[in-house]
Amino acid sequence: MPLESIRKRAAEALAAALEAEFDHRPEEVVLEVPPRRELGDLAWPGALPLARELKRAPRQIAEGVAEKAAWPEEVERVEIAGPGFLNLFLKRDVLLTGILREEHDGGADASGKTIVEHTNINPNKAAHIGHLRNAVLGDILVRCLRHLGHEVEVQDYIDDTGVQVADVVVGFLFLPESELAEALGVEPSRRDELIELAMKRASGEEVPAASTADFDDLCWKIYPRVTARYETEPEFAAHRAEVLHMVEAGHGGLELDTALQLIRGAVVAGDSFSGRAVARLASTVAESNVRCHLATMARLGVAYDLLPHESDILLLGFWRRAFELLQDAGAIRLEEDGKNKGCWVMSLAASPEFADMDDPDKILVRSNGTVTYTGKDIAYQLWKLGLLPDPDGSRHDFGYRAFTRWSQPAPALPVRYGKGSEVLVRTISDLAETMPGRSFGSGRKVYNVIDVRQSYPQKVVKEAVRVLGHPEAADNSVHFAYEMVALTPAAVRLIEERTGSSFGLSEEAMAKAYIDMSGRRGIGVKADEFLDILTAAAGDAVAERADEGSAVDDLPNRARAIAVGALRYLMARQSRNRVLAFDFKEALAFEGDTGPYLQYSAVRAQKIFDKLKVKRGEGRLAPEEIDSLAGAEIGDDLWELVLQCARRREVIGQAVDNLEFSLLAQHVHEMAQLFHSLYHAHPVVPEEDAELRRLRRAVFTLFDREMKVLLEELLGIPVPEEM
RNA sequence: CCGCCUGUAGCUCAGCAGGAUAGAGCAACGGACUUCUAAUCCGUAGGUCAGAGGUUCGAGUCCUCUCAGGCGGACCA
Repeated sequence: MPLESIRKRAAEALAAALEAEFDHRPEEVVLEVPPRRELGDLAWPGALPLARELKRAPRQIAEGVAEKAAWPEEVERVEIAGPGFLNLFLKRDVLLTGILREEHDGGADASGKTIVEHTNINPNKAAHIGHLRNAVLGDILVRCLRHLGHEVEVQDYIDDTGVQVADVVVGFLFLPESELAEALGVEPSRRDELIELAMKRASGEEVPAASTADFDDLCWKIYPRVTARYETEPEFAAHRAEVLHMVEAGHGGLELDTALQLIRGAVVAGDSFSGRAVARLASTVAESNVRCHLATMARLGVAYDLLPHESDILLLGFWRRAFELLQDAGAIRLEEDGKNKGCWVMSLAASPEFADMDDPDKILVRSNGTVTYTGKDIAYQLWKLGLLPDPDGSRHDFGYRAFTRWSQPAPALPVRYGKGSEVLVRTISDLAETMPGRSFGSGRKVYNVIDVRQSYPQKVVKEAVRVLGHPEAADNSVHFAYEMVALTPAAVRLIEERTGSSFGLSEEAMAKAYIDMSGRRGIGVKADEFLDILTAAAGDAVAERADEGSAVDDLPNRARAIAVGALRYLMARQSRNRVLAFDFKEALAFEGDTGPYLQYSAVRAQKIFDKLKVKRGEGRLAPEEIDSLAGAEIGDDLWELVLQCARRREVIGQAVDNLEFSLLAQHVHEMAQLFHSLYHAHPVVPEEDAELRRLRRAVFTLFDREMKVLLEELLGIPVPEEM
């Protein structure tokens, strides 16, 4: 970016002048962009803090530096303002032509692979809007990192061995048949028929087209019924342990059809269920839910490279190896007595972060010998960082197999699994299987996108990496924490109305500002359902604004694009450590500080060039026209937009450093505002003065190009042809 | 009890290496569609940045305390 380069050279000039004039070597010279353009384009406030040290008036320091410095040629003039700000004014035409000339500014970064883990939805029911926050934040991070030139690998961890999956299976096998029938929306029938009917809805090999009648939606209905029954009927809860046990024993390669036959036989004979058949059912439930989740995320253009499965981590002994390493390092110990008797614990007492805790020990292996989630997570994190070697020094690794291929054209944004290869890979427990040309794990930096409530276990994982002798890797393990998505009382009422059910919340609970979502109790907004509502509302808005009577071209695509834009911007705009109180009214707003506002500005820019082509035979500014802009007078308002366009890299860098995409959102919003304002004040097509027209074309060409990058590439917000 | 987060306009939120006059959107009010599509623009009004101290040339931003709310401190994840 020319602006980056000017900044760097100006800072160097400034530092040199400081040394020459005042014999002072500053640690770092920071040039910021002043709040108002009459104060210049870049500013150095550094004279103020230096005043005391150099025993001179700040203005005097600034003046000395201003005169002495060998400013870059792009600097037109410098001014001293206020108490001692040194303000630089740039040659506007030079910066404009500089940016226009620039093609791609990838700037490859060879610092090693970055792994981003996000989404991580339990494969036991449909995704809800809370999961969307995770996926959208993770996806934007991935896009920003890739834009900055990093090699990025995206992992979506599948917890396929958890009790939640078993709970759904308990529902299929033991809920009253009338409840199953109701969930399926059929007349009551025998259990085996109901199960077969349910499994018919399980998705096959491909990513299905997302709808709200998928297998994950069926599970969404069943799961809360099961957990509710656990509480009211203690004997029902016994089924949970029974099924979990069967799932853990594995299905040994049993086919689903065979499993269903076995289940049918058991139902007819009144026998107990075959363990392998039940395990097969569970694995199908998990896998089918994963495909449904992929379909949901694909609607938003979210893609992944690898699906690590918890079952493979267990089967391949990742934990066993991590356990050995922890033992060798003396990081864990077996408790001989006390309340943790029989458990393997990791002491956190040595770490200042945990020093004030009542009990600074974290249990990694329970007294019954099973590993806690945190334990498994330590093993997984070590693998992600390339720090899980086998005794012979080779890397402890997974087997890999293609999981699914992306082929649907429907989503608003392109979906590219596997960094463009369109093949999404999953881990498997057979080490003999590999994916030629692809290797996974061993990241130099790892981001774990997980909600803020997981801060404690995340710190424990990080600490484990540290005590194993990898302090640098621990520092490179970043918990990207974000606050929860909750529902406003109005949203809860609307869901109750739509589903014709009541969550049984007290008046007191409903009087709060927001209500927590609860998967267990089934309080929440399904992602697909919300996307459907949003898309329908966007479609209505498109139709409403269209000329009366005329048919709207390509309405479904436009509606999809606007819905995705609205949602993704909503998620990006709010800072991550604030609870997002989800309100339908606000989420469905398409005017003001919203995604569609940004999309509209990009569409408007496109439209200028469409019209220009028809009316004057001109288009976007061509490369050979750039030179003719030299010496052009660029007014303050146009200049403001040019300068904003030039700041992209600075803003992305800041957003990534702080993991705060509200900065990026605000940047884009400001640009769109500037553009909309210029749109009225600086018409292009009707302008008769050729030179003026060319300048406006130049600025809008820049904006048009910039918005495509900011919206489509970085925020994942599609720019439709028309609104 | 300890730790982390939050408190900014009536409402929802920006303001992230301390900087120049605290910004948007919604809601309210007044204007602009024969236009490059008004999902827009222009304008008016709205603020002791929870409170009190402190550091600093300068504090919404850093430090301390207080108040209010949220989340953690599980052999749950």
